[in-house]
Amino acid sequence: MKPVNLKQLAEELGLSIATVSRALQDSHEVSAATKERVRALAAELHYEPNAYASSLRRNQSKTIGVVIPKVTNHFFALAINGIEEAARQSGYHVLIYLTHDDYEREVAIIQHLKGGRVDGILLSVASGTEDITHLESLREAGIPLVFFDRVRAEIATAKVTTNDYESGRLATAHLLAVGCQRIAHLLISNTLSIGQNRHQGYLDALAAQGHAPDPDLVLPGTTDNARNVQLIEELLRRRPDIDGIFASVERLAVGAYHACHRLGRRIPEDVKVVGFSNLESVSLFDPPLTTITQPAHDIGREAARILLRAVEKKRPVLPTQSVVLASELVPRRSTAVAVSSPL
Amino acid sequence: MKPVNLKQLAEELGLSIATVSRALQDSHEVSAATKERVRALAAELHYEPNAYASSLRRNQSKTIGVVIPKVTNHFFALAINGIEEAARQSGYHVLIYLTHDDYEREVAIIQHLKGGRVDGILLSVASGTEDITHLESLREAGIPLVFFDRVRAEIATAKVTTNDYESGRLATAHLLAVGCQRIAHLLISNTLSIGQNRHQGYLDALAAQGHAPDPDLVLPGTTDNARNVQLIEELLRRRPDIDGIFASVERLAVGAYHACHRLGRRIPEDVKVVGFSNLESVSLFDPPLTTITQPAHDIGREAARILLRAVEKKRPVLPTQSVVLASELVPRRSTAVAVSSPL
DNA sequence: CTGTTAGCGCCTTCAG
DNA sequence: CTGAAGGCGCTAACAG
Repeated sequence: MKPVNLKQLAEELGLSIATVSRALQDSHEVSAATKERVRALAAELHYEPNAYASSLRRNQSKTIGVVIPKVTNHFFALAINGIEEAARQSGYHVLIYLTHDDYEREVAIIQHLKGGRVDGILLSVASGTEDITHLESLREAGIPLVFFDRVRAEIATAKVTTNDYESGRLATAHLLAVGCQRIAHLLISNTLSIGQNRHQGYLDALAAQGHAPDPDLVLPGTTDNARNVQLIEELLRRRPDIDGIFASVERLAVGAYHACHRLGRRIPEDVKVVGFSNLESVSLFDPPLTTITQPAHDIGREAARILLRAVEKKRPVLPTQSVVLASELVPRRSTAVAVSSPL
Repeated sequence: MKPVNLKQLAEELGLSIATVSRALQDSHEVSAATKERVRALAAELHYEPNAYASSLRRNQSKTIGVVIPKVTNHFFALAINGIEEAARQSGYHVLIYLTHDDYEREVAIIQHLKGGRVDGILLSVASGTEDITHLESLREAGIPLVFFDRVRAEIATAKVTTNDYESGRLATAHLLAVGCQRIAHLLISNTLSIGQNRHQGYLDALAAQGHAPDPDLVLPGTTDNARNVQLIEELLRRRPDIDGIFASVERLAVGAYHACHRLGRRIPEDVKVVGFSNLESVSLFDPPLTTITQPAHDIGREAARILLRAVEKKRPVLPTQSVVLASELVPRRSTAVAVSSPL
């Protein structure tokens, strides 16, 4: 069954295609009566304009592309949620592409997207990406780009990220405030800016209280979770004076949780742990971890809004501006389990 | 900067647009020499065919639409992962739409999708959906539809779901096999088919071993997690003979975990718990829960493959077939924590 | 207010 | 093997 098109509507109504088109767009230069007639028939026949013909003609797809490393990371799932919300409100569609942190794939996706399939791109850089000429080429292709979460400073465009530095500082300051003297920092090993910024926040919070930085307390994690637990365990054994842990990423927070368990160190009595986490379930741990939750939904929505604003205004290219949202320090506790909060 | 098109390539090469088009498609009726020339220039100028012009002409978008209630549920995130994988392998693009379990929104999305924007649709029905005429209308619009996870039996098309009955049966049989005599079933209270099927599996597994069903051991959960923990606690107090728990959904499994904790009942020594869960982090609980993991990734990929097969073969409409994948019973244990597996 | 005309970029007969 | 021509469905001048 072929879908109905303007031509059919026009013939049926004894009007020209142009008039029908205008009526459907509620143009001011068509009589109310004809508009009504047209709309009635369109509704009756379930007319739906062909998106591609329209896109071809107007040279705009009403679609944005979202390129992320993975969707199974809860942060990105939440971000997509925010993106979809903003897109829908503006009548835009959302194409999803997963890089799986593979550079080659990221390049291929970007190249493909230059075929006009999208009006703009939201991207969180793959961790394996070094060379960024593929991203730079988007500028000359006239496709607006907005980074979120994992950004590349070299590209002059809008970037929306968690306030990593401030989060690291707050988490550490919090641990100091509740009496910790030796605070370890578990960080991700790669060179992503988020790790560095969080670490700087950690260092500055310590310095602000007159604590000298101790490199021995800083543990770079690996991609192997089991190995991480071992490393953390070793650290805790080597340094029994550690009474606070700040974990830069979720899986390290969980690793710290287990390492403490295995060593019989109680949380929060013996060791207080604060970690980044976006997973609800982590709050159900017993004892619960004190977590820093990234405003993932807001980040996604904000990034999408910035992008859409540029797209709508017919590509007035995006100014180099970095938008940073504060993250919230949340003392998560299971609502059901009667334990004292670690805070 | 306008993107290059066939016309520009043709002029530059002194060829006709038709020849260039054919060369780029590796048509057999064009000399190897010209093909090479064309390809070289195309690569040099970073030519990328306009997706919309192509779609309009060929009447196919190389895009599938995925309509799901939410993306922040880990099951759906995993499913999208599988869908994207299958789509990419076939050179298809993935449009994401979230209904947030809102019927109106589902209808609006489907209506919009009839504009030819997608070649096929993968859908997991919104829980609020009763009337399904919008889904039926897809048939006459010639857009293939495949259900996954949340299906509607009335629509004659392919459906891909978890094998709920078998999972419930297996989980219960497992508890019986490890010596449980009184097995409680925590189930979701709504009327979704998944709950009923899992419960039937539970009942049949009990019957197979000569156990009479005991309604007092069946606890319908609420949407309030804290309340659920209370209810489970009451149940365990009232029935101290309970030595096994089968939880139909993730949050009830977590609830059972906490209830046991509060009552000082050890897992798995006093009570063995098996629950559905898709979250990795749940496996990190200590003691770990024995979980049944839905093959979400596989479900998504399989659903996408079925859809794409139909789409590729130029819409030979999908036969009414229900594809069910077995779920796997996985004794999850933290790789790092030295506890005996509950199995 | 309505109709005619001319493409958007690409693919695909039909002629050479 | 290559070129010329027509049209996918829609929109946007330009006329009336």
